[in-house]
Amino acid sequence: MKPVRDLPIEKLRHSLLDWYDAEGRDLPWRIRPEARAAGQIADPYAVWLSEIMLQQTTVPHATPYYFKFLDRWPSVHDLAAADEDEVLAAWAGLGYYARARNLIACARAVSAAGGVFPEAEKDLLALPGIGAYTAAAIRAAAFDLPASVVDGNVERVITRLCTIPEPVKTSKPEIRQIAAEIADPGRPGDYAQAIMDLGATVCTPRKPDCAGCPWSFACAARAEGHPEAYPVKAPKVAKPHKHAVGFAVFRGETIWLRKRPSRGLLGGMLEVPSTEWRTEKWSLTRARAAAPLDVQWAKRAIISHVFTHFSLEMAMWRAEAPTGWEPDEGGWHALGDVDQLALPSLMKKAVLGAL
DNA sequence: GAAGCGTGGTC
DNA sequence: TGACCAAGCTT
Repeated sequence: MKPVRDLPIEKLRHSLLDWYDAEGRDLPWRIRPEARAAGQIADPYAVWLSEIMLQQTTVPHATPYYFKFLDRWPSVHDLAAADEDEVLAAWAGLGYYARARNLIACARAVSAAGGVFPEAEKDLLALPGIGAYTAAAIRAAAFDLPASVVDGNVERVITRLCTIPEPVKTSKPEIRQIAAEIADPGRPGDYAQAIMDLGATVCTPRKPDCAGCPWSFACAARAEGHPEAYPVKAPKVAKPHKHAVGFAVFRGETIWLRKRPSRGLLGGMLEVPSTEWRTEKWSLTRARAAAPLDVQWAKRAIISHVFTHFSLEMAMWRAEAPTGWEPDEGGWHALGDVDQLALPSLMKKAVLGAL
């Protein structure tokens, strides 16, 4: 790791906080500086909930889920007592479903310990679903305790400020060191939100607003004239394209769905039965042989879906269940309930596409 | 420590 | 329109 750069720490802190006091966003889970200064205290449960939902997720996507969860489970005890399938159903559509499983596990651990979220970083890190970023964010936003948050926004801001020439994967320790050095121990909560807001609204991936940036005076990438060159991108690997045939079996106004294994892709969520997901296409003959029922299938929509590490094309076939036939696993679900079920987006598209 | 893990919006 | 992107964690 290179030696710490000669940065105008105090000036950076002050200009960022001045900017945040005037320009910072007002988000549902956030306490604005004037409210914090007036003694308003954050609800650690609400802060934690928002941070888990916001992991790799945009504010507009997460916000309705945040309100839905707070309304339905107002306290950590309520969430801890909830049925796991109901929580997964409420999470459906938000993605990264391990977060929901960890959310329940974390709520139960905190509830069992009296319902009080820990303040110490090591205690926060010991909870399921809480890593380095989230532990720091909870310390800062919920408890106003010293912490250095390093998320994608902060990584972008720091790599530009210091023109760090390697991909983030390589330079992460250096980024953390610089971020921690600048972090303001006087107003930790406001500072953490300020630096993330800076990345989200000013130091954006494309077309950053350097003219409106409180750190432009010190920014090396700005001086170079090409702030968008940072962070340096790692070469990306092509994602495979997979094929499957999905089997929608209806009985009147119900459809056969089953639960996926509790770990792994879409873990614990509902699915329509399907062939293996593989890179080779499926012939009609092979797909028919792999079907859960030997009936006359009708072809319906072809569903395209993109996951993090592969894309999938699922041809939907449908059939009416023969009288007396029952699935060996899973069960019948009313079509009118599709929005209340633990259906990931792919499977919701599959069900609707098979109609 | 590299790989696995979703989704929807944007340009 | 396909590539890129968004407040990461776990194994």
